[in-house]
Amino acid sequence: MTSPSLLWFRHDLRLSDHPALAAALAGGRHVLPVFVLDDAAAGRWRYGGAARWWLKGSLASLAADLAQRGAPLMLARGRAETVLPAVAAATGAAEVHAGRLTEPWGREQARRVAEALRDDGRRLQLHTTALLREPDTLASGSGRPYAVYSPFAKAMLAAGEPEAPLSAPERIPGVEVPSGAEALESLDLYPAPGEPDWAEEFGARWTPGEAGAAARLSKFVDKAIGRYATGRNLPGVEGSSGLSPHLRWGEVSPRQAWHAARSAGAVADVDTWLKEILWREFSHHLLFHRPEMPERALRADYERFPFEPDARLLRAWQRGRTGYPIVDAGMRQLWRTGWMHNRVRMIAASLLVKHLLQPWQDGTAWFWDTLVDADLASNSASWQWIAGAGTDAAPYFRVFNPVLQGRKFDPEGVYVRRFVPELARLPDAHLHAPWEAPDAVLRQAGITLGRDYPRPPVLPDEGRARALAALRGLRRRAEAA
DNA sequence: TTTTGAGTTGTTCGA
DNA sequence: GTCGAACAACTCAAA
Repeated sequence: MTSPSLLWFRHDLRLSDHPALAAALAGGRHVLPVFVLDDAAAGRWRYGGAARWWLKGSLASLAADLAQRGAPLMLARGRAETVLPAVAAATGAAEVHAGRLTEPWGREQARRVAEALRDDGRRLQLHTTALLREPDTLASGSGRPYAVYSPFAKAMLAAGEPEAPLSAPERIPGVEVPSGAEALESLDLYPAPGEPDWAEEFGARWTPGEAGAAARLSKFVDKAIGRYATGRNLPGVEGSSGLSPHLRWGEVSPRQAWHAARSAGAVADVDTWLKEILWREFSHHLLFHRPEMPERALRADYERFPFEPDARLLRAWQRGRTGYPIVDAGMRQLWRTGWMHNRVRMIAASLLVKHLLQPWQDGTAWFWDTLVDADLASNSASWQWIAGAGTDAAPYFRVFNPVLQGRKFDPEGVYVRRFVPELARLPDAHLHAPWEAPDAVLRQAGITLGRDYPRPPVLPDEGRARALAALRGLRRRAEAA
């Protein structure tokens, strides 16, 4: 019998459209699928709390799907460059197939695994499983990586439609799991011992795993994609695809999402959504070429932004107690459900950085720990964008006004009332700026500011002026230097 | 080669 | 009320 191969699952927890799985099975080989939880490799960017909740569900789903096709899923914990060569030796596998990551730690991890396998005369073969296209295969006319989204997206579109997705193999002949495997329950995922059950509402909202991803994708394509361009901006309406955590863990590939959207027909709004897929690609492109992106501003001058770190302000923002209803609703949605509407992410992030003058890295870290879709590339690129620190940053004068944004995108207060129930009885006209409501209106709504709901620490105009002055200051000093 | 125009997500101000 | 201009500097591609 020919030797079996290993399939090392990384950020591609699915069986359909999986080029590494297809390669592992080629020639009728038996396959041992393995997942390795390697927190030491990820270091600072080990999967956060909410992500670990998701990962546990996704691995359970993957194991069940594999079992149905004839293969086990081996779970292991430790350094991948130790675990994988040992498993390969125990099973006699000559080849290990896996998907590529753009995370700096993931690239280093793959390098070590390849080296360790090579020492034993075995081979790691990497495949494209998480992106439409590898970042090192695309360059601008100048030969440099794209630094601006629009030309990037244009180039991606000009390259033609992604190839059709692969279907899932009907049978995956497995091999026996060697010693060293962990049970899912012992993998240090969620809940960690001694932690309160902060994810109690997650299960009602999310279904981790490939089947859940497929169901959500087809529901979105059937129901909401036709009005996505406007619907996606209204947090009180189910206008988002809700696919972000599924894409993050690779339960659906971007290519599958792309083709499903194309099949919907309706033109304009489909393109709007496909551009979101391309934003994800662009973020990974940036992370690949600028590995410092999660920690440091891509614009050198931005490193001197005069932040005023304040633990109490940061805490108030994290807990949804800023005094700005649309922001507080978003932060509470995040805590309760592991997800925040995209429009509200922008408003909340802008407020933290520009009105509250807190370092964008603190916002990144909180999102990293609380989002089920926390993705190093998208999270850090988006925070840099909103902070004005990225290569393709929002213009410095683009400061979101949390009151205007609330009125514009949650005009009837559906979203705010859902997540900030203490404001539920405020009339629409005052819902997004309670501190401006007349005393009689507040009394009528049963609210005493400062007791039932906070006053904002800085008013919108004042915060805006302060942020613009700080951003202008960067430029003056850059010129003077 | 040089020049020109456009560029995810906003707000304010003045006509 | 509505509308257009202004608010940087820079990247990239097309003319």
